[in-house]
Amino acid sequence: MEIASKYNPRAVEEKWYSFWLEKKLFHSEPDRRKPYTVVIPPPNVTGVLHMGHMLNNTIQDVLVRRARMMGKNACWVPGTDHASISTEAKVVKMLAERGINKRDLSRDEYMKYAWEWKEKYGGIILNQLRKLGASCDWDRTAFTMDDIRYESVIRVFVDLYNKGLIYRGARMVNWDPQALTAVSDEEVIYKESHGKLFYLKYFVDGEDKYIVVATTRPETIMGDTAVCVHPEDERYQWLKGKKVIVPGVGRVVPIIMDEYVDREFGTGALKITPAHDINDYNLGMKYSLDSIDIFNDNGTLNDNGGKYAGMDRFACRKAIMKDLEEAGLVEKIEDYENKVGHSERTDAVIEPKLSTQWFMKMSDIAKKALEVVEDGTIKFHPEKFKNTYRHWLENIKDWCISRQLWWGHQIPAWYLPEGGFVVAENADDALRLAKEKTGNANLTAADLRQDSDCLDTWFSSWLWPLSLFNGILEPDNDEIRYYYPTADLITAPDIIFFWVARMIMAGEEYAHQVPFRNVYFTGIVRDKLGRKMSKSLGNSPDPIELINKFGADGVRVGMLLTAPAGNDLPFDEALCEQGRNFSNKIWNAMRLVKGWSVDENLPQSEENRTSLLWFESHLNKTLASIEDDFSKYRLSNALMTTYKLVWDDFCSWLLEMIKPAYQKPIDKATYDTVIALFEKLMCMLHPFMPFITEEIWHILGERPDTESIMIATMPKAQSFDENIIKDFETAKEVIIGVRGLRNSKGISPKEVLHLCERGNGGNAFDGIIIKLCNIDGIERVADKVENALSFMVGSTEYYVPFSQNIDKEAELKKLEEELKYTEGFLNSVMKKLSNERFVNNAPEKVVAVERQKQADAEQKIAALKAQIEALK
RNA sequence: GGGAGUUUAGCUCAGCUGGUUCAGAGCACUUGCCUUACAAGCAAGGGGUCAUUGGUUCGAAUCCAAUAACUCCCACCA
Repeated sequence: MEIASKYNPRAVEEKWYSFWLEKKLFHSEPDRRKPYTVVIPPPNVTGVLHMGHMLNNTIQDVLVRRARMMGKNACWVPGTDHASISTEAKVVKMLAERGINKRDLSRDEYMKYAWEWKEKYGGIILNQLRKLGASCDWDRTAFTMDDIRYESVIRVFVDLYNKGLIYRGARMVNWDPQALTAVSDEEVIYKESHGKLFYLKYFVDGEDKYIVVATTRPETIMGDTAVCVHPEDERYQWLKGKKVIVPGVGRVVPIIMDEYVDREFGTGALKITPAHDINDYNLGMKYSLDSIDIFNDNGTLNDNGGKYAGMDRFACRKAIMKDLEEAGLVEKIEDYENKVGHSERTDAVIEPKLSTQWFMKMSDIAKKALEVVEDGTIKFHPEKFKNTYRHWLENIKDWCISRQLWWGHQIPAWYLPEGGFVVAENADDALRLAKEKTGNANLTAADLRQDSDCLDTWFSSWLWPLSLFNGILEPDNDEIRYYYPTADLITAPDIIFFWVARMIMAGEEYAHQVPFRNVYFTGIVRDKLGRKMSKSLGNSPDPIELINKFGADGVRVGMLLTAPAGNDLPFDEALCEQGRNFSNKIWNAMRLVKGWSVDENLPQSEENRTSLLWFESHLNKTLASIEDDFSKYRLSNALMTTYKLVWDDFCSWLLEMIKPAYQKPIDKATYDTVIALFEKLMCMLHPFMPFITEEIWHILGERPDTESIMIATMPKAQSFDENIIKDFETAKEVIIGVRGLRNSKGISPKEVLHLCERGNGGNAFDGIIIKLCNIDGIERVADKVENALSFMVGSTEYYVPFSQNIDKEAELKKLEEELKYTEGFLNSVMKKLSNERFVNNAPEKVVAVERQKQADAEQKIAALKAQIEALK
């Protein structure tokens, strides 16, 4: 049967993925084996796969598949996140397109649409992961808003409230005027932006003098209730106790003096708008200033905005400045660079806003979370993220957990008719508590009004490792006991605070144990120009197209080859191409081996036996190094090492060494061993390239469809013979030497040559040298050989007699250059050795090495001189 | 403003506790090959003052200090 010379991934991938599903090979149940648990960082339910997911999930799959082959009970739990804000934004937009306004819908009606949307788009991303080969236990697929997860969130909220860790209060929060909700500090992204600094004149009440105040936000003057200067600022002492008139507004406000003001900035005078700036708010509290809120929730001016009411904040800025300039109240306008907070999800400019929200106290719980990372119970890879983590936890502020959205877990607080509220897991409990609290036994459910807000998305994802195994509702169930704590968490560093830190807190609080042992931080996938891949830039390739083009295995290899932990990954399609080429290489190695005919009666040659012994030793040595790489989470290293083992050592060397002559059979012992080695390599490669390895493993072993490489045993490093590896290294150099001569002299590979080695060495690989160099034999000679091309390996001379004209000049030049270099080298060694301080201070071993270098160099120089003599 | 990190070949990166892993790998590049597994390939090559400057040391890519450039995180400077 003819096998195509090009590997075709598509059919193979589809075939094996459904095979794995059918055989339930991804599924895990607790048993006697050791567990290896990984929980997926749940992607947004309405999201589509991007390159970051590709990298992240490839890494997880590599670790999970490897653990499974190492005999562990691997369980990789998939799921999606309801992503409160971004999903709500998408649903609202979808409704708007259908001419429906969210405000016209009841909560129930709205949620119906939202769930429909979720059902329609929710599966996409998980299906895309299947194309990548992800070996998730799909039976366990969870959603942060499914029943168990929803109830877990509510249970935790009530519990934390009862413990006094959750409270409700009026604070200055980050308001997203587009999503119409508060967001946490972590959800505010500060971006450098060029704006203007406006210098405005505030006239002193009743006088003709004025003070100039610099501001970036002139539209907020409607809310000004004071102007503040530094108490020791000599320029403004005359203002003490006076009042000024807010330009264009006419309101008379006091001058206050506080050391908060930076005298160097602007004019040293600061306008105070307590309702719209956190610092101003603090000063407002300190000096009992009025707080005038001038904005509506959507960022337009409210009735306090006077003639600007209804105008958007940025339009208002322009309008006000125009009016002020016309009124002569603007001194100057400067360009100014500053950082402006944007909403992580909607990118809207964040408006500081005073509002009543739910908060979680963080200081105590943070301490425990810091401890377990500091003492190494949880390890970060790379370790540098410990610093970031520590810094955040040491300066942590309370977490604003309420969101003015519907898509999420509704806050389980019920307000009482006469004020106050109760917190309970359900409406019945709430009613009972309400009756107790008010002493009013006649209350009915209709008297209570549940808080309409929902919780921050991260308030559900922080429970993920616990809630996946139902560890919140049933803290001592079999699954949580078996699978928790999970082994490795693979995630991007940008959610270290949002997610990683908080999961650690939840673990401590609800399981009294860490949620995972290791955190592997991936890098950020960037384009060739170093830009972060993003939808708006349009610089992110479509992962599914990449898979179609290069095969899932090829793309996986491409992602991993250059992705050391914590380092950004400059993505280049060429890497996937390299991965695809590698697939093809493996495919063709299989074609070669399967093309051999086996002769049961043919005895195994000494050359074949030695070749296989060499490769087995080399394989074991390499395995040890790969195991070391994995223990340090150096996946790209492990992959590159395996890649070279397969391509260079197995294909380019071993297969060439044992390859029978054209149309000649191979002996059975060699054939069987090669197949076994090939299979071992496929096992080693399987975690990286699951599809092609399964395909080849089946072809090589002619296995029934009941078996799978997925559950084959991962080869383990065994002892190896260092000598045979060394001998082969020498043989390799001889082979490369001869090939080099052919290459530089233009001698065809088909022309049979003769090789002389000066000395009476003899190497176990002589037969291999003869085969791979196309020479008629190796002759040991005592003396230099005339009329020959020459090269050296170490200090041994080799000659290839060559009848045609030898370019003596060129040969001489080459030899003399080498002689010169070696003499220089010897010189430097001698210099070291003649340095008494070196000989006295350096360890004996190091000195011995130098002496050996000296001896070798001297021998080589002698040999080179002899060769030069021979030529002359 | 505070903190962390990076700087080694054209590109992306290894290089651990200073000395035979010491100047490496992959890709790219050059040359020659359509050799009966593979041109998505084979063979052979070229290529680096280890950012700069000092210091420690018998010895520094490696340790220390300063400088420069870049990256990231955190922080309420209008």
